[in-house]
Amino acid sequence: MTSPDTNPLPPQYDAATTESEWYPRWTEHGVFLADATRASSREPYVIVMPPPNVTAVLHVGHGLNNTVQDVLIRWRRMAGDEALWLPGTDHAGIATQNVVEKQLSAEGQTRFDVGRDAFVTRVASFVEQTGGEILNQLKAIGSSADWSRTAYTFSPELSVAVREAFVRLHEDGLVYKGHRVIHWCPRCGTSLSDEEAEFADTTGKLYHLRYVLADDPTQSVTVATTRPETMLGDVAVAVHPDDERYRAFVGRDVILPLNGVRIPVVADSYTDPAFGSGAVKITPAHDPNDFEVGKRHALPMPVVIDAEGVVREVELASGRVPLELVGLDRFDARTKIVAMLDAVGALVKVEPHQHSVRHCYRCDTVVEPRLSDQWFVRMQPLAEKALAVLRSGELRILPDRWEAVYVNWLEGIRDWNISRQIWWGHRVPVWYCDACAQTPIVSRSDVTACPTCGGAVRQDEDVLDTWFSSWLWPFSTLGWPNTDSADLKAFYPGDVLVTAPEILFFWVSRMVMSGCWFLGQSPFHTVYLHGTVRDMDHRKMSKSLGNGIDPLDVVQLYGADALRWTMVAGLGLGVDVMLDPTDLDKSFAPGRNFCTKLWNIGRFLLSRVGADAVQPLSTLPPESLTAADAWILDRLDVAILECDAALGPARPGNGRTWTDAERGRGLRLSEYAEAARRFVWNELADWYLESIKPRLAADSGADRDAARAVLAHTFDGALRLLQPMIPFITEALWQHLPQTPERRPEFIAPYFPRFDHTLHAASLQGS
RNA sequence: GGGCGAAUAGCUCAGUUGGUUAGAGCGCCUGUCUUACACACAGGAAGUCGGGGGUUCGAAUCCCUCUUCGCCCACCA
Repeated sequence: MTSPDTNPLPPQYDAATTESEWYPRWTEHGVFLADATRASSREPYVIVMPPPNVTAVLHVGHGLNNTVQDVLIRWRRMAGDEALWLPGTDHAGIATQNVVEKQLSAEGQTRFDVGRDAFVTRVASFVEQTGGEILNQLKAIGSSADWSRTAYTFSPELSVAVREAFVRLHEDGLVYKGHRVIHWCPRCGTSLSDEEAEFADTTGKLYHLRYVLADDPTQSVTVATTRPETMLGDVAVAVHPDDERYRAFVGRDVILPLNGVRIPVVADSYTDPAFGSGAVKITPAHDPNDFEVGKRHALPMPVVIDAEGVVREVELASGRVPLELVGLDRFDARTKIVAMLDAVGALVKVEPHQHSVRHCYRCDTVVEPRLSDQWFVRMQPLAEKALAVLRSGELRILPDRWEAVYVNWLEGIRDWNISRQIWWGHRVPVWYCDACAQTPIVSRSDVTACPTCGGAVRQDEDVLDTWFSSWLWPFSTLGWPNTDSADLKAFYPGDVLVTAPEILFFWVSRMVMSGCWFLGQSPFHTVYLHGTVRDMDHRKMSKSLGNGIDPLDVVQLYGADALRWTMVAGLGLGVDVMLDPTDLDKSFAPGRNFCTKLWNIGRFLLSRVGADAVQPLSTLPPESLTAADAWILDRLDVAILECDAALGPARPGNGRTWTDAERGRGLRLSEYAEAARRFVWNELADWYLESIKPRLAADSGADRDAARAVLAHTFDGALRLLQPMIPFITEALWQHLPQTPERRPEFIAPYFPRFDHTLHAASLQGS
């Protein structure tokens, strides 16, 4: 118990001082800590923070995402739940490796010059120095995460979970090594999953090439391609089996221009007779569809473009690449090949062509389809479980239109390529024995000798997709695979996942799948997908466009609460937030103005109420309340109900699955803000405060005491209502509220009991 | 090629199951520095609810269609 702060409030709200004063006090007193032992007597409410990349710097998107989470967590903490907000960072395999590779490049080196072990050491020390800085920045906007639990996807603990997941999926028959055409980034030097190879609409060219028949040079077939350089690796021309035009060609050979290789014409229903000439060149090593055709017809699969995207005879390609093309970058080779084809009369025509080209999501390089060996997870069994929990109502997604997107993706799920040919990440836990050529050893612990022959073993060179660790986040952070972990028992499954739609497939769907597979329950009952922060031209804010807003600038100018309020007030469900990076004054006026107004309300109200103790409402003689008093107390009740309704229900009413009636409700943050604003500004300040000025002006008396009691009670309620959105200013004001006999906890949060509407109803009835 | 979303005041958006004069913030106009607040107060202007058709006693709200934006997915040779 503490005494109220009786110092007069300064005329201006000093955000910087308030924030630097209160945040450390909250953390010193463990206000943000969650305790598994308390979760038996209180409802747990759990949010796991989407772990930012270790190399990330706070941008306004993080600000929005984490403000939403903080509002929800503080709301539930205020309501008496055992609220856990679990923070951490992601080692971000490719992204982080790229950053360090750039540093090396500035020193004139590549990672290969440095060597694997030294490179990994260097990345690790880089991460140690700069990684996680973003978590400190999150504190500056008031994030009330349980920092004592800060996790990291590449920590020893989480690495255990990663291995466990890999080995268990292998035991379940879901992890396998596949030889097929995958997406390859020649710049990053690694394979990518389907999700990591992003489509970009492009105006390219469609090149029509003429291949002459080997047994009759007067006849030819024309094939169309957007990537003429791959013709060096062609092994067939495919036509549709029912296509009359080519019936006579099937089974005969054509001759590839430039390298003179003879390839057959095959019939395959993959070919669409209506596209182009109805004949398609088949390059099995450099196109996923052609790969399937090649398998069906048992065709060779020569590789003519190497891992760096350079044209040369890589594998089974002897005699296929003319000398003058060897060593050319794939795009230079394209230009030269087109010219060479034209020179020999093999180029029929070139047309502009609209299509989508896949790009690396980390460096935007055009992805090269490439034949290689990779580890895959067979996803369909996992997807079925993830679909089931959505259909049963164990899981919901808001806004609900995303549920269709989720379902569509899971129903058409494809196997997940989880191996990456980079160095920064969890090494694939598979060992090989060259001596006895045993089947690969998949192991939870490091293998040092072959269990069969005792000979030397070598570990798989690849590392795992960074998402293979983040998809375990909701339980790897709670102690899994130790199922006896008190945290796991108390806090799994969690409640809400807050993120942007961009990573619905990358992360959200996969977390649901892993949670269902490994623990039998969806890791959360609600996915809340918020909008994107955009500028006035509706462009996504980004560093490269230079249209970003640094949340820390906003904190410095107007305070964390003004930043938070502006974002929450503007956050309709699933709606993008528009802010003008060139006019911060205007963009953040709603938050700044509201904080100033609240401060002035508090200053005036507290000066009139004075420092003397006030009577609790319940002990006031009912007849001492005026109609205005009853009205504002009723309005407070309504405001609390409205705010609660805007945010809740916090969890399914039956504790397990959403009913149809509940399913779309809650998480309307802008409605929460608006209801609270209307009450505080329009009802409490504009109306009630004005109306009772004469009563407060009296020196003493029962009427003044009643007004003081109502005012203190109402403002107390208002501050508690607002605290989740604007924690600093509400705490600073709350500390000045005069004493009542029954309450004086250290902080406005979290020791208050649940909002109790019946209290107000009772006091009104008594009046 | 498939799917989804949006179109309401100058701007950004609310309008939950169709029901009295369509709301908020910012901006704008007119006053007011009234000892809590000019980041404020009092008052005000402002919308053929994208176009067309339909259902209905009644539609921003339901149905059809068109237009314009935006997003997602796809083995777009």
